[in-house]
Amino acid sequence: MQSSLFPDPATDHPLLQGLNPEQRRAVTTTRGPLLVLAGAGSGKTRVITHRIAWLIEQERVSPWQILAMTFTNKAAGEMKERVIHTVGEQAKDVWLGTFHKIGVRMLQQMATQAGLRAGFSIYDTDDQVRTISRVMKALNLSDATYKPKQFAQFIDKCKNRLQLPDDPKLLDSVESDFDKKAIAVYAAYEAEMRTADAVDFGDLIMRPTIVLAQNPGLRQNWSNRFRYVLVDEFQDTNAAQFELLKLLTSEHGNLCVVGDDDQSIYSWRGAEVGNILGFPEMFPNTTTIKLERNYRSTGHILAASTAVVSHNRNRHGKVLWTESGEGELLVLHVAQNERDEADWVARTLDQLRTAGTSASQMAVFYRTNAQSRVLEESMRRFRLPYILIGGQRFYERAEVKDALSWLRLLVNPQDSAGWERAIHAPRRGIGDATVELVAQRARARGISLPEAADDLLLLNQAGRSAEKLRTFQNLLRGLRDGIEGLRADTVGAQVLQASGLKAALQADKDPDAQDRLENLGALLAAMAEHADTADDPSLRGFLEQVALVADTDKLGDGAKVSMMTMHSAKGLEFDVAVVVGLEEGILPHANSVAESGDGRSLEEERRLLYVAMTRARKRLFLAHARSRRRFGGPEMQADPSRFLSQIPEERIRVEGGRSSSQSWTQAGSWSQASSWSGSTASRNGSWSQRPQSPGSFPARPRPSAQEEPVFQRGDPDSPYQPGTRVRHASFGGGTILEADGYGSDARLTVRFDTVGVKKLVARFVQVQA
DNA sequence: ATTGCTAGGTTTTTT
DNA sequence: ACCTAGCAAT
Repeated sequence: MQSSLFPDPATDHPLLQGLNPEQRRAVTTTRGPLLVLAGAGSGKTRVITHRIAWLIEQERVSPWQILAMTFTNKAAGEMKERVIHTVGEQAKDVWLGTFHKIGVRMLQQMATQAGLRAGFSIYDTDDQVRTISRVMKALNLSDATYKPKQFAQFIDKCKNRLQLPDDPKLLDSVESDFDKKAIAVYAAYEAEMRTADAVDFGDLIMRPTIVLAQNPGLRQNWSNRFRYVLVDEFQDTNAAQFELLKLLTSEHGNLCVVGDDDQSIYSWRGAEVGNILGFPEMFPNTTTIKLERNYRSTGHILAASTAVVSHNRNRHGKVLWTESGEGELLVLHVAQNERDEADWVARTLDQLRTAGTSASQMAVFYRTNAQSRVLEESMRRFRLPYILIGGQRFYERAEVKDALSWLRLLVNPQDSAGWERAIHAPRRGIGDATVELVAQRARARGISLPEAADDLLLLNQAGRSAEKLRTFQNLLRGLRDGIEGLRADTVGAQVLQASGLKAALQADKDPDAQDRLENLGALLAAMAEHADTADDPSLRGFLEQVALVADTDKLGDGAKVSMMTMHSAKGLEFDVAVVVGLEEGILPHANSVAESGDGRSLEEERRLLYVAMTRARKRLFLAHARSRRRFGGPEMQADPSRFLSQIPEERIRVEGGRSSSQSWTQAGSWSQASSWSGSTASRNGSWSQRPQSPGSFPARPRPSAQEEPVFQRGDPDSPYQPGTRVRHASFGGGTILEADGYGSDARLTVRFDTVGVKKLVARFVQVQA
């Protein structure tokens, strides 16, 4: 929209300076439903922050009437900072946070209606699983037929869809023994959660949504309070979140959602791409704006990633373009094995650093956290500073969780999961027998574990360990009484002292004990920082933050290479990005290839690669290894990812791939003899060609050839070695015991995890890379 | 009740 | 290779 032709006083507004016409429209279209399809690197965050600023400055909306939802704390923090920078301190009143954080705040304000007390606990996945185990025991389901985790997943799924255990639709959908039992577990679990005054992650969305849905007055109040609602990463919302948004905007319809269907990578967590694909149908008078100009990446990077994702059928379809130059070609490195790959990553990044790129502008992305270990070793060997994002989290360490369970018990005396943990931390001569006694009492009376413990003590039925139990309960009560008005970190220090956690670690001869002690020190430091800086400096506020914040927000401090999974990469950008492990079985992950043959999970894997690739501004490196060790087992051959062949050859340079290892040469493997060994694309035009069909690179690879690798090799090279993990369509996963014969006709003896030993022909199983 | 050992599972991704 | 739950030994 040329401003000269359509003079608009608002065009000159400083907030619109430097925005392109589409971005301006997205900022200034404040009324009604708005869908912004924002391609990777199209200035999405800029649009959102300017839009908030626009609402406040131009349209005179009070900051507290604006609600902005994000998925990660990182995104929320960045956004808040930028809005504050633009409109000043008043921006602090904008409700800006993750869905879960907003959910907590809503629940706190509607605690009564939600049947909760003010100090309710937020259970993490671990607490959830433990609670389910306890429930399973009560229902006599704790044989090994189903694992607590399976039920946990089931419950999450229900909550993502707003289905309570008595939901008629849920009851109708029972198809299997598992479903039936899962619903029973779900119902008992919910009852248990109520006694403990606890909610899980799913509840943080589901509960406020249900309260609003069932309470028209409240719904009106909340919807009138937030006149403008914005959502980032909308492609990752689930059904419950969308419903919450509808309720919150029911009075005015001012809902602005921003997202990119090509970056939808959380369907396994209940996200519905349909929310963004079907948004205009859901809100008939939706304005749709596409942001297709990419400001981030070079031409080669953009073209390569676009080519990959365009193989997906289920998408809106955008055409990203850029005015920046083509830049450097992508580089694909073919490594011998994972260690070789990791060394190459470190060497490459080291060279770039020497050439002047700051390590803080470099990132390495992988599919699974397990891949990080080798990379770490190489980074250390090359003395490259790095920071691991995600993975083993500080707040998930045993000693930290122990301390946190005490703290939780102080805020919420009914916290059963916390009690179950604290009673053994440190060991105090109370064993499983006593805990089981308490659990039975709790079950019988429908009360929490700590209540049941008091109950038993009162009745003198606490068994042999009664006195120890009494001491423990009194200790808790004493601590709780003494903390009124104290700083969170002061309370923390008292707890570490009084609980005996500190003393136990000091006395521990284990060489790791010192580290654990230091972790507890770090916990106190975090509490002190929280007490000094947070909006809600209370202990409760601290615990809430711990529950909702993964400590991945230390990005960019110090000159360190960031290493993370492709999932946590979303929303970030770096000058240099390296994507490793581009192999069948890893990306796409074996589980995504096997399950549900409709290709949806495969498309999600492709989007995952797309997200990773589009993080790069200037240089993009890809790598895969010819063989890889998994589970510490033997090195196993790995095929290059099918996605690699979808990158146009003229945008990428292949390097490495020449064997230095004797064993490889001797094995005479096909990859050795194939085009892979060249440093450039081979004559037939494809550097990812299977040797079985040389010279026939299909522009659109036939799906069958792509999905079903054919192995025609002899024994030494056969993928069907004893010990190899395989998957069968109906028998599930298993391990090869014996293999006889060649290729896909080989006769295998396989021990399946669930159905036992079977003999079958190789073509019916899939090798798990 | 606690410690220490072994077997078996684990590695998809996270708020 | 690593972690854990479950068992035996103390």
